[in-house]
Amino acid sequence: MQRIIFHVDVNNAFLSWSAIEMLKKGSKLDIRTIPSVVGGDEKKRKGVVLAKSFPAKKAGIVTGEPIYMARRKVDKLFVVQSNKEKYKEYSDAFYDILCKYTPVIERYSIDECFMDMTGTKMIFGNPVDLAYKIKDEIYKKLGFTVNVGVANNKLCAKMASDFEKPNKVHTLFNNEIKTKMWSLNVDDLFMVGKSSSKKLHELGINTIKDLAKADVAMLNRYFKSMGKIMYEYANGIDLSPVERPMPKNQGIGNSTTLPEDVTELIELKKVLRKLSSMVGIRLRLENKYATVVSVQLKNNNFFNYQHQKKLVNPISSNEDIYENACELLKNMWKGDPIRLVGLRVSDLTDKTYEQISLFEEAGKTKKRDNVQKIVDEINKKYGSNTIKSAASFDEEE
DNA sequence: TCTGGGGTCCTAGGACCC
DNA sequence: TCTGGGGTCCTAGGACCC
Repeated sequence: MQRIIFHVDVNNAFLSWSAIEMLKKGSKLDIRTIPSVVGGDEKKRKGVVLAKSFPAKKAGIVTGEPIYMARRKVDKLFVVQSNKEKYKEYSDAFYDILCKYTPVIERYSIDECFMDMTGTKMIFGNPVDLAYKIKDEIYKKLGFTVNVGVANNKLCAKMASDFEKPNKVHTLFNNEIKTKMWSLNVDDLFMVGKSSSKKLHELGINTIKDLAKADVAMLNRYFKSMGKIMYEYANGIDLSPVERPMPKNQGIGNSTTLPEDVTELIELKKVLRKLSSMVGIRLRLENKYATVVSVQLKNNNFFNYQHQKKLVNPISSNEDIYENACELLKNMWKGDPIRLVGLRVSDLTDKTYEQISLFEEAGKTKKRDNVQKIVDEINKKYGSNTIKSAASFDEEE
């Protein structure tokens, strides 16, 4: 039996959600109707476009570009600061509505879900009618528009929801692939990014149809495993299941662009201290332990580099994360002015096991885990930051 | 007031083992 | 004494997504 898959995508999510917040607070202006963007704080060097309104898009503004460049494209660009907590609330409300219609749902990102609606015709009737109903229900209850793609697999559903926006339902069933998808530019195909796009065009592959008709062996030579995937996608082939729950965290990381370039080791370590605590809290919230720690640096030339290390004993305390991060930093940092510092833990496991230890390290880790547990509990009870490590105090000035 | 932050997966090459 | 080959694990870097 053919599967029926929906892909539901919030139109200009961050911008729509900010617009609704403003309206709720009494604003007369709906920023969705004027050239506007959601962006980071320019003073903190985080000024990039995170989301844009349709009028802003029409003016040529693209996601990811610096706000100062976006301003050049529009006379009076309205800029709102992003509000992650609020966005999470809208995302949850959106997800809750979708959950009423199927248990087989995958939260693909903060503003997108896949739903497996196979076999629900008896309950909800025609899938396309249902897609309209869901779209309208979200608008009515939450005030923002979505696009819904209806297809026989996830890839086609996702491609379909990306067709014309906003507030639309599109189908891309298997028998519509040639007519609706093949004429598109290869760049529009999911998983064809900048680098593949360049190579494909050099090979004379310009449309999705060209790719679908290309020689697989040749694609494999040029693109390795990506070759096969792109070829299948171009032909509308995708057998991957809608997964619930969302595949669990493979890793947890935080990074931050610094207000100014940093050239002192002690300053970089302060940043790592903060990041260790942020990552550690998230890690312990999931009851996980990590066996890989990696540190990322971006220098003033926007050159990115990253080092990682595998640990014998899984860790979860802030102190253990910090210590390993510092070691990585020491080995990798060349003394160049640093713009961004990132810290991430991965290869997560459920519980700690200890290498029957010839080393005292394992014991130290265990002790730190126990101390951390107590600190977490106190902070939970009396507010975060009630207890901090002595070291983090020193570094705060 | 000049370019964010959160992820996943793949691959090449080195180390090491037999 | 003159150079194997299979396999695994680890790291760094790249590509892609939102």
